[in-house]
Amino acid sequence: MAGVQKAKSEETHRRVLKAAIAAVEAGGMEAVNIRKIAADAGYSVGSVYKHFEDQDALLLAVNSVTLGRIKNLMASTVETVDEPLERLKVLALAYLAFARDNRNLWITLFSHQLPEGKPVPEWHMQENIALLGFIAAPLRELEPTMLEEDLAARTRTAFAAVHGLVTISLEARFVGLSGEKLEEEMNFLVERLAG
Amino acid sequence: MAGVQKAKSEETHRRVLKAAIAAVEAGGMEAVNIRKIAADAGYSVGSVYKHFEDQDALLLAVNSVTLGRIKNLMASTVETVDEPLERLKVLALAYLAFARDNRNLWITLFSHQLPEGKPVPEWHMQENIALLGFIAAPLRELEPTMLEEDLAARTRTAFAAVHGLVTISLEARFVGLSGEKLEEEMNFLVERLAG
DNA sequence: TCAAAAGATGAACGTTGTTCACTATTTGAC
DNA sequence: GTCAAATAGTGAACAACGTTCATCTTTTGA
Repeated sequence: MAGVQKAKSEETHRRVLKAAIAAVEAGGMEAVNIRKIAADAGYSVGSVYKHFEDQDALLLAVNSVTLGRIKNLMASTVETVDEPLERLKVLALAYLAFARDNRNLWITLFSHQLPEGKPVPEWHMQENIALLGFIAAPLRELEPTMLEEDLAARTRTAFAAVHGLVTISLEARFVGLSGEKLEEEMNFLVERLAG
Repeated sequence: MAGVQKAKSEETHRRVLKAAIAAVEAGGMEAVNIRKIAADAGYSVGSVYKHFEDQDALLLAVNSVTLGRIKNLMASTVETVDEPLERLKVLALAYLAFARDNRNLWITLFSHQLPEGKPVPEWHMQENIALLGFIAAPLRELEPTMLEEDLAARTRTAFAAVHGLVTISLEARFVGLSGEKLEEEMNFLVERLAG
């Protein structure tokens, strides 16, 4: 496959994915309607299926882009701070800010469930796990003697705790903490866990 | 409405809800198929709609039962321990145990999203918020002088952090901590937050 | 006794995700 | 340049779903 076909294929893929991301941003996971996506991208339904196996695969691609954005945000955040504990704090606040500014993308990332029997693809698990590196590094600086195994567990715990605070604050079922108070609690959480 | 009609109405409601709970337990949120639920309960589709406004209302009812079970579990857990910090630990472990033992119910409870424009009903928010009382009490014992407002925030933070650890450990996208190590991390988390 | 009210039914409708037979375009060997 | 194979793109058709509603059956209470 060369030249024109490759370009066409890539553009279709790109435009379909772009339409799907826009749909999620506008109306959440439920807004990913294949007919609408196809129309928005300027193709027929059949073409969507030439590039994505099914709706789940399309949502997985959306989530992969979302994870990439989070990764970029974290990467540019860590550069700004030297001190490890402070770095963990700004990382947590950046994660929170992303969730608030990209509510639907964030919710879709974590609440889209693959049907039973379809395991999460290895490459997507790696994308998730990659985020943990940002947290593991400052934790290691703070605890140079900790066993690698314990550090891995502690890293997941720290991420999970921050993730939980973000989750609950976005949930409509709880009256969440808002604004400044939430950021105070985030700092408290990080300080207690890593300080 | 009296006698036979009331009994019939209540039994239908009960059997439909029971079938829905069984469906969620067996196959998660996606398994709540109205035709299947109706057949399992021994009624027609129309009867389901006489007792639940729509699928979301039915899932809300399932989640309400799930929350009740969690509340009962927590209520019987707090009775077993006097010391406040220890009580927080067993509460966290009980919450974790419930999620592990009732994976599909737990995931449905937290990942079922109402469509835009349909707010979570007040009574369901209260059911959620009621759980926080179990956490607020021991926290208050540990910090008798804390302002009520700060205690409320701290309570949400503690719940959120534990909730996050449970969430991540159940997620297929992360390689979660398993078994004993997870419980160690849970104890660490509670101790750091409340100790 | 009987008309009104409430319970129960299931065919029918609109909207989905998905498939596939089909046409149009591109490719590379000759 | 020719042309058959490969690839891109189409949209009607299907099955499964949530939901509605005209209809029938049972219960109620005056």
